[in-house]
Amino acid sequence: MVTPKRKDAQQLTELILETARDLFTQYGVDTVSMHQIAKTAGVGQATMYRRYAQKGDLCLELIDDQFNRLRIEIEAQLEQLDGAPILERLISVFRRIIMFTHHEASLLKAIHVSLVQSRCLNADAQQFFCSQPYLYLHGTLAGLLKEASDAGQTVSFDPAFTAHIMIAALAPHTLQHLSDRYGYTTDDIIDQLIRTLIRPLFISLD
Amino acid sequence: MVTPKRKDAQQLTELILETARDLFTQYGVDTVSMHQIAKTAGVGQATMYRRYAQKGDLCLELIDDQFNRLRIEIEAQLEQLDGAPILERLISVFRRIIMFTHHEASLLKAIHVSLVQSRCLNADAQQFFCSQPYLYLHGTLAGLLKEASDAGQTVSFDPAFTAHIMIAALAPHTLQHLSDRYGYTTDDIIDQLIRTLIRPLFISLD
DNA sequence: TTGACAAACGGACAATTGTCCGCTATTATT
DNA sequence: AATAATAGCGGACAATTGTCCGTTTGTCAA
Repeated sequence: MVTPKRKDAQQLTELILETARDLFTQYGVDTVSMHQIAKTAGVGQATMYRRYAQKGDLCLELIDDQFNRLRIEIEAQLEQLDGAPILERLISVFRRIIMFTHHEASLLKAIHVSLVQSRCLNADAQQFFCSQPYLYLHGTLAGLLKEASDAGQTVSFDPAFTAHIMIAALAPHTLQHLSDRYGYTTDDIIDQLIRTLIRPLFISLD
Repeated sequence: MVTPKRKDAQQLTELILETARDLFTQYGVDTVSMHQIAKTAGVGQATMYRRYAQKGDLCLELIDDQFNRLRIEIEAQLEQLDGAPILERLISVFRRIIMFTHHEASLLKAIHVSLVQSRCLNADAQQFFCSQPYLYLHGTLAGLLKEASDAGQTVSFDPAFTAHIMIAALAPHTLQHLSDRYGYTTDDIIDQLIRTLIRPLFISLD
């Protein structure tokens, strides 16, 4: 059978992504419209929507590189801390995640709003919770929490449930509000979050 | 000076609210459009937008009664528990808030998405965090947390900060995901949240 | 080459959100 | 009562999101 592919398909994808990146940088993620991206890139609406059904999908693609870097860092750190106390490893990973969330706040906000709305017809599954980044972060956190729980060093809790809650607590809107409105620095936020969400789970060994 | 008021202004407001309530009940909050509400109510677009600039504002108004009831319940409960240990009061309030959030999930989701987007020009202030319900919940939680902290019964943390984080952790999307996808009941969710977010803050007095 | 066929482009179109402006209704003033 | 003045109604209009369909592009077979 025939399996035709446009030879410029991949180039169009990159053109769209590059245009979006530029426009986002210049005007801010919120104010740039899908139409504007297509028009600027010189492609049809459908050509873009066929690749990215929503702005959130496009943002996910744009953040993909950063996210892979985060993944690699987390894995390197876990390898380096192999054998260290679970509390220390958990804090290390948590810190990285918060830094990433706070740093990529504008893209993450757009992703969150877009994918949580689920205006698509398959409203049965919340796309946000099925996205690869969410699943990876949840899996990693839940794994560490389970290890701590199994080791008997913590109070009794459900690791998977708690991982969901922790990610919810890191909502980019909230973190941004805390820094914009109250002036908390990233380090303040990291410190307080660890102090509030992580350490108290561990039974003090005094 | 002249201060003319249409005598039917209040009636129109109630007509809009009633129409919205009916349509939301019948078709679901997500699928009903502002245009549809105006058309069904038989009023112009601007007549509705002048009252409620976004769907989130309309939802806020619709939930207002329920929210006032929550407030009264919380205050009654705090009065009744006057003198009880702070941990007990905190858990009691927290439980009420979670029940409310889970029960009103569909309206709260719409409010959250709408007010967090802040497509309005005054994007300087996140409307969601300035809404009366948010401020009340935050104030109440922060007050109780501060009391616990001052009494020296807890680990060291910032009450206001922690109250923000706790509310973020109760994001309706997340709670709904937990019940839809994993089958947690409201009671499961309440139990786990208290176990994860509240109790660990308190130093065990053994 | 040439013809057939499908993947995929692009612009037109529909739906929703949000704004603007001419007109109506109401009330204070005379 | 008649008039003036303005709050506020309502529909038309603009912008954005998302879809559909006629047309183009490239591959395979003869």
